[in-house]
This record gives sequence, C-alpha cells and structure tokens, in this order.
Amino acid sequence: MKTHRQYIDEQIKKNPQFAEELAEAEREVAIAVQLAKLREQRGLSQTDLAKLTGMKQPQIARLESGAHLPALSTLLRLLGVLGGKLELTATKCRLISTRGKPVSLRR
Amino acid sequence: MKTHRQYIDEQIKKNPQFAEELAEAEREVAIAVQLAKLREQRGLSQTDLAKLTGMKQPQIARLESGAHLPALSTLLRLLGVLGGKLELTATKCRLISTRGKPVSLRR
DNA sequence: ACGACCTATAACACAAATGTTATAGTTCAG
DNA sequence: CTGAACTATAACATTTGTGTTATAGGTCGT
Repeated sequence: MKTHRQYIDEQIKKNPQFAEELAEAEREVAIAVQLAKLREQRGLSQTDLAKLTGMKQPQIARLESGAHLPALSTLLRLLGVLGGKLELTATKCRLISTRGKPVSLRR
Repeated sequence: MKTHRQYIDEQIKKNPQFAEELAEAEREVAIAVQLAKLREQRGLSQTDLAKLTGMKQPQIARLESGAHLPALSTLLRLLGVLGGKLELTATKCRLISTRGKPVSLRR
C-alpha cells in the first residue's frame, strides 16, 4: 500500500511537470467513471442510453471502459440525455507574469 | 430584436429535439468563450498560453474562435495551466424507464 | 514609417475519436 | 440448458481535432 504512491512522489521530484500530467490523467479516467455511474443511477443500460443519444452500444462501452476519451461534443450529448452539467470554473490563480508587468500584463 | 428568437421557438415546436441540440450548441460555444476569457483574466497572450501548455499559438486561436471544439484532453491541458476545473455534475432527473420497471430497472 | 507585439487563417500530414457491424462472454430467469 | 439482456472487444472506414509552418492584419509606441 505504499510503493505506488512512492513511485509517484519520486517522479514528481524528478520532473515537476509530472504532477500536472498525473492530475490530468486522473481527471480523464474520472470522466469515464462518472459517465458510467450516472448512467447506472438513471437505471439505463448501455443499449438504452445508446438509443436515447443516437449512438450505438459499443460506443458507450468504449467510452466507459476508458478506451479513449469522449470528444467534448459526445460528452455533451451524453450529459444532455443523462441530465448532467459540465461546468468550467476558474480556480486557483498561480500566475506568473513571465517578465516584468504585473497581473494584467503585456499590452 | 425578435425574429431570431421567434425562429428558434418555431423550430422547437416543429421538432422537440431541436431544443436539446440548441442547448448543446450553446454549451459548445460557451466553452470557447470561457477559455478566451480565462486566458485574458490571467493576463496571458495566446502566445504565452501556447508556451505554457506546449502548444502553438494558432492552435489556441483556432479553439477560441470556435473553429472546432477542443478535445477533452486539450481542454484539461489548458485548464491545468489556466487554473480552472471541469466539473461534471448530475442535475435534473427526467428519466423515463422505457418499459415497465421503476427507477432502478431492468436487471 | 518602422518594429514589436498581438490575433487570425490557411494548408496539410498525423493522431484520435466516432460510427458501424459482428461477435463473444456474463448473468439470470424460466 | 436455453434464451434474453447486458457488457466488452475487434476491425475498419470516416470524421474531427492536433501539430506545424507560414503568413497576413491589427494596434501601439517611438
């Protein structure tokens, strides 16, 4: 229950960018999982959802299995039917003005 | 200041699905717009953001102009740098169990 | 008028996701 | 054990987005 986390920490030390990449990857799988969960909460089979969205069952399966990320358009289509929202919110501001100039820089 | 909205309402009457499609389209452009806004709030030029994300300026321009939707992976990459989150939340539940069975149906 | 910076657009090869059909493995009811 | 419903996987053509280079049009300071 330790080695995996250790490995990750090492990588982050070696390459700070790794943290960002990892976070991104985690957000990616999270999406597949959430889609599947949402579908089941709604009591729909993959086939049902496929019909409702005009897709085919194997496509749903591919997405939920994480074989690849849905296109944004596909994700929105699914959420439209499943009753879900995609919110894009600004959070932390750790912004470095690359040179001189303060917050609202260069211009 | 009326004809456009009227047109839309007519379409919805003709084809109920049109409402869904429209909502989806609106969510799509919203994404492009929000990306641009967020970048400007951070005081970054397209070129800056490109460097920070390892992309090229024209790619940023393409996305912000809405020429096409970013791939989810690209969106996450941008948000990682811009300091933004993508939240996927369940909302309304207007779910019809297609045949018999109540909420948690068929299985 | 000149440079320096910005944003936008076009073109094209490449990669990634979709749409589709077929099919196989599960589980469960009868 | 059979069949029905569900999920998963493979293959392949098509569409969509990326990565890249080049270039053009704004705006501003000097």
